[in-house]
Amino acid sequence: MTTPIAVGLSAVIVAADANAPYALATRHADGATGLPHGRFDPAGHRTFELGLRDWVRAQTGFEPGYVEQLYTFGDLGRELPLAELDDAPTDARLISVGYLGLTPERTDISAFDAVWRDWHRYFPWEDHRKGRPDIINHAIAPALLNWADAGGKNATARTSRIHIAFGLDNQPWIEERTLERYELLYEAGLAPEAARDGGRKSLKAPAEALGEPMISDHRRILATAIGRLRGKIKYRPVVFELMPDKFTLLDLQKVVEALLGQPLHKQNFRRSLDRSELVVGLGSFTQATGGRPAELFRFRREALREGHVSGVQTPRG
Amino acid sequence: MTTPIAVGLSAVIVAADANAPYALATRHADGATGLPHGRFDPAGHRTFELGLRDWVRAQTGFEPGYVEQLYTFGDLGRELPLAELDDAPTDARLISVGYLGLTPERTDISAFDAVWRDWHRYFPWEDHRKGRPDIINHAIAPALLNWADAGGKNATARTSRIHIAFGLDNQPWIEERTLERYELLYEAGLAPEAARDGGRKSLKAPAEALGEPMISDHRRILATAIGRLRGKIKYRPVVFELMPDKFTLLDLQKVVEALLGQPLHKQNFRRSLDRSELVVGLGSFTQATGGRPAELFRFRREALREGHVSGVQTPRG
DNA sequence: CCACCTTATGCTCACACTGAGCAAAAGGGC
DNA sequence: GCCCTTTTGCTCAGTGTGAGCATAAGGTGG
Repeated sequence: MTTPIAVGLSAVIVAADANAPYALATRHADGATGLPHGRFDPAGHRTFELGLRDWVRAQTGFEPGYVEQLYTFGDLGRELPLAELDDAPTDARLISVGYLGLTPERTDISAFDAVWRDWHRYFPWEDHRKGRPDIINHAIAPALLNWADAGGKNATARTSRIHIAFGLDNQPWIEERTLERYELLYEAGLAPEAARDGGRKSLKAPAEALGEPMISDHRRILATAIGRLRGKIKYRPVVFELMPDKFTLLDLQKVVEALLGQPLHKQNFRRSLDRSELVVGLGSFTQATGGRPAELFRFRREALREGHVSGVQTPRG
Repeated sequence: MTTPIAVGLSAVIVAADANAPYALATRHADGATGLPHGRFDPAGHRTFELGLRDWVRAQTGFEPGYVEQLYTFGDLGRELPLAELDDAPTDARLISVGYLGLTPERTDISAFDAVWRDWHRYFPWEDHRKGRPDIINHAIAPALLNWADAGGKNATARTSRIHIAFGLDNQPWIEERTLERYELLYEAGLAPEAARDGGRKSLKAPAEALGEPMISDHRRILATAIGRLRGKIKYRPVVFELMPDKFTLLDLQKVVEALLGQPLHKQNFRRSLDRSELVVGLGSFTQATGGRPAELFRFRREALREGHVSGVQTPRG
């Protein structure tokens, strides 16, 4: 008999407000967190997406709107603990299909064993809104470069990968490279998951600099989701899936900044929005801002039908 | 006993020259063509990519260089005929993971039952190098709009999807939307595959306008590959994976044009390449061009290490 | 009521890049 | 030497970008 295959569906459900970007996480017995996920049912689910929606609904009680497939992970050895969580035969080969879902509000999930988590808790090095985090230069870079030096004839290649991924040595910080950065940490044995999955020794580095791990390969899927979202936001109007019906331009900017982990120039942000014709002013104002009242805007959903498909402008690229 | 799952790995192997973009296709008994593909072996393959490379090597005799995952298709009902080609149990649920591979030359595959095919044979409406193909306005658009009108309350939505996908009604033609266009044809029952997969009637439209079908869902995977490649070429230097060691700037431009299905402005193309620092002149010249001899260039592979990751410039966006 | 804080919004300006085209250079063929 | 072809250099107007200055319009504490 051949090895059976099991397909796991995992969802990164994202919400965001002016303070932070959030991912929906489920709690597990040992205190670890993971993503909402479940097994794809080959007999009952007509498509992956329908299966995923079923699982998310069951585990968190709401229907995700925007959903897109991220990536399918199939490598051996990074998914082991997940198999134990299910009732399926543990000899099955587990394949993991990751999805990204966006929702405009952090729905009430108190009835479920789930929690909305600022995703920087898992990736503390990704938040550059208040400047480059110190942990990169003080903890992460030294540990990684240490690993690179120990790479023998791979040392040069490793070093240049690290420079490019983390923006060392005059390289720019490119926010989409989230997965590249996480994978480097995993490969270098700095991510706790690497030690857990066996093989590599866990190197020394301050734990708080390396972020909280997740079960199975979920942190990898989360990293993929963040990178994809950061890229997509620039050329498709997907931010609006994360916004309430009415919002001020500063609200919108803060959400974009939270997602990108990068501050933006206010006036230029507005100007590019103006030109994009993606939003319209409603004529009403809110003074909840603490300063001059701000006009409320809404997303012109018709714009999607008109082929206006730009995203938000961000410096350089 | 639950329904078993089988994972099919399919590869779109792309090559290109000044005349056309090519995809590697395999021939089947009834004259139909498909993509190189095989079953993922959960016991023998450590990763999808390694499995895929095995299959491609076995079916075409060469080792693809650049490889990237495209998408995982899991919907019921579009993959049936493939199951019959294999010896696996036909009650299995088939999942299809598509990959894109790039190669600088059309290797000799005469020993295999395979052929390099201009991909426009499958998608004749995608080649706009000599202007917008007549078949769009004469055959495709009328048939699609006909289907839209029959859509009852979906008619408006269908019409606008068609306009946006095929650049009707003053909408721009966006070359990346390859999959969107193919899926519209499939949904409308115009693609022969739709009738084959059952359910939908095959509508009337001149067969030569609709392109040649492929087995299983392979034309869908090919469409995905083309769209992805067309997008990626613009922000990553992937064209060079399709070029020989030495080439003239016109060679490069012709290859880009073949991939995009769109003509480019020569001087501006050169200027942007200049600025990108992705290529260096070799100081030697070729007079195989029929005019003034052209300098030969090579790709500066070091540029990848330096973080120069731009692609080729194309008009607008 | 005023000085002062906060945020919103309008506007300017230098600079870079883009789209488009003109023109000269440098081969081959007759 | 003339004509054809393709390469290569250059110009120029228009547009978008990055950055900053200035003003508007609320609230608050004296």
